[in-house]
Amino acid sequence: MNSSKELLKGTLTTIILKLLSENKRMYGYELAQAVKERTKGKILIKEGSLYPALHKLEQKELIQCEKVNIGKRVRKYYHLTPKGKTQKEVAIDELKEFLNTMHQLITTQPLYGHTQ
Amino acid sequence: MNSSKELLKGTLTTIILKLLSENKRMYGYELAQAVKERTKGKILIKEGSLYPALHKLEQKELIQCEKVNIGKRVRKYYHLTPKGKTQKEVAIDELKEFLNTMHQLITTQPLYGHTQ
DNA sequence: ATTAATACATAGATTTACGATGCATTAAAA
DNA sequence: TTTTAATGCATCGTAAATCTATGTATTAAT
Repeated sequence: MNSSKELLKGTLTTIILKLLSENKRMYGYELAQAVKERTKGKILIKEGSLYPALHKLEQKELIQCEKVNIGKRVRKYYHLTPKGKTQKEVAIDELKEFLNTMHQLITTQPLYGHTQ
Repeated sequence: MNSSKELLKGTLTTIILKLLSENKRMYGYELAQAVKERTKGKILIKEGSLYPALHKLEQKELIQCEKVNIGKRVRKYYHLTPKGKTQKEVAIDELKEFLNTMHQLITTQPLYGHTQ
């Protein structure tokens, strides 16, 4: 029942789109670090999740990448496509609504409810 | 990218535990209806998810059931065990923290960030 | 010289919820 | 009264998402 793992499902691509909308170009490792820092280590995106997710977003043409040589390494910088920018708005709106709904569900008492 | 489906992952058992902590005994169909009403139809728990989830919680001894005859039907009322009450607190705390973290992540701009 | 961090990638396992389907009772509508 | 909808339980197979483990290679730090 290690929730933080399960809770993350469905949010990863939205997080990626959001970060790319802010920074306009980022590479995989950078994305993972950004999430780690901004959530104070509460959300850790693993490589096994991140790279497949990026490839899937690329296939869907929501993001594009450009390879940049850094010394002998090749870094893959990703940026949002126009389609990706639109999808980012949709995804963020959905996520916000979900967070609100879930928040109400777990905080609100029903009118006829009795907390024993 | 039908999010509401994926976003729900990891939250179902927590929702069940929460509702049972409020109402002290509920049956499956009642749980589904309660979620539907309290979320204004935004979250719909399907039977294919609900009953397996209930059975899993029962196996883990977080909930118990008592069968009650309603006419010729047998209704299965579930209630939290002491273990379930403890777990409910843990799960709710985790979910709240997750919601907060996620909210910050998708609303906050990083200090050095540039929204194009 | 060795370790840690950076940077990419994939295969297989696990988990979760859903769709489809089935059975049976009961209330409402036609 | 017949039919439809709602109530109430259940399971099987599927799809989707993430993780673990593993692999390769470069670079910085110790």
